[in-house]
Amino acid sequence: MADRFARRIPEPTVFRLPVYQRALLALSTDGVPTVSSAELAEAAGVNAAKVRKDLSHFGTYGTPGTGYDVNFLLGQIRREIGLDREWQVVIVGMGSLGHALARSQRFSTQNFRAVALFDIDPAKIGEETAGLPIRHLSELPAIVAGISRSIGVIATPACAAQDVCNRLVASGVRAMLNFAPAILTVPHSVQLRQVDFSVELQVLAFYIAHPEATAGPEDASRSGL
Amino acid sequence: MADRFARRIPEPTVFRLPVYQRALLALSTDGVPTVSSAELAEAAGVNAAKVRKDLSHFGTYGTPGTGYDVNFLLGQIRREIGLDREWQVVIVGMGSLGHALARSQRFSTQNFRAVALFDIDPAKIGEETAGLPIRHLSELPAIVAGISRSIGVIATPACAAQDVCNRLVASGVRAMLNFAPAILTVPHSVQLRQVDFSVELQVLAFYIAHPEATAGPEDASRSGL
DNA sequence: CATTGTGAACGCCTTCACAGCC
DNA sequence: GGCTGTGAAGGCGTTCACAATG
Repeated sequence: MADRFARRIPEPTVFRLPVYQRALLALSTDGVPTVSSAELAEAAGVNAAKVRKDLSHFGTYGTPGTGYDVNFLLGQIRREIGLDREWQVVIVGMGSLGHALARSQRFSTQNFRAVALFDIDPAKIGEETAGLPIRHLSELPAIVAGISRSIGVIATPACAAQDVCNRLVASGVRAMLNFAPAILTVPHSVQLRQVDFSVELQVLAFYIAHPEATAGPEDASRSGL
Repeated sequence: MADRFARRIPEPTVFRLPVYQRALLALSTDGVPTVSSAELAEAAGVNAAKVRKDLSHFGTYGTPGTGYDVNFLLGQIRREIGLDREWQVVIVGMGSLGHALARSQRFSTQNFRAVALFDIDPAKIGEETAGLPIRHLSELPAIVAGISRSIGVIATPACAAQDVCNRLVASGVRAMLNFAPAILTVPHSVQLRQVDFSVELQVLAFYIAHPEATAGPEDASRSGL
């Protein structure tokens, strides 16, 4: 169904969109004109039925017998994700992770741009990273006030995360990515995602410790054996 | 059922184990003797039924009318995850992200220890970070050979990720965490997890761009994958 | 009487399989 | 013939609700 409205997109589908987008970007760069669902599936590490079902949530983009026009589909997906507009990222907590994120080059190609960096350590204020000055956290409201599509990134220690989160919410930030190992509480109207290095390591440890539990249907991760 | 064997743990349950573990660690530190499933659920950002069902996969650890003994449950979960033994982490790709990961302090408390750092840039070889020298990637097999429970971390650019991945696999590493924005292929016997900053930002962007699609049942206020 | 452990119902995503179209 | 879009079937995790228990 290609109904522009009334759709509810399954969360797993939303997670795969960026992966399709990246795969299509590579195909487009290589000048490939069309892809079949099977080819795109392989590039994204999923199966073909999933690709077709996922895309069908947004529209009828393919041509039976041919596949999908790479550039057209790429444009559609980028528009769906919202990558046709620029997103402004503010990073709070300029430890080594904050610095690494600020320097990350993945912003530009995807229309994400780091626009402000914050910390509370007086020794860091004024320092410049990636062409941006590090400001004191107290300046956050004033800076964020002038931003339309902002995303907050929390790269502080766990103990400061909820406070920083609250300040971001109070300043009007509606989406946040939290790297601190803490469970945060936000209003329903705010999007929050968690990225946790330690949790990932523990999941890996679990599966090594329990080879028999090794999770089920592998779309990707194949090859030898 | 508390059957020690023959269990297949749902993947979502595995992902929540580290979160329970962290919450219990905090409770234990605070000297709290027991928790109910409802309390633990709140701390972990999930609901009580999920906590009980999750724990029931591993054993009968609770006491009706009382709840769970914090220290006992903590010990059981840490043992299940495999945190009762030390895991040795090797990091490949010492850009700013690699450095940040190497300096991360979350290792120690969770029995993960960075033991070797690699890169291919001659200018970086020999440099020291977090008390460890940066070695050339060619030394990887020799170093890893002497390690029992190793986890590989890939923090290279996307174009190098699959090559590094192959080298890690060839060296006997059975679990890897990939930060590069690339879909990797590994043998079934190898655990692979993906952490992707860009994908997370895009998911956030999607949900802001589609408030009506804002995903479903929030336990507390979500954390993510 | 508060709280656990769990079978059963439910809902949702995945996978199948095929009609329809190029 | 090749491939998409999709209803239907299947699989699996979540939630419910309650008997069992200290």
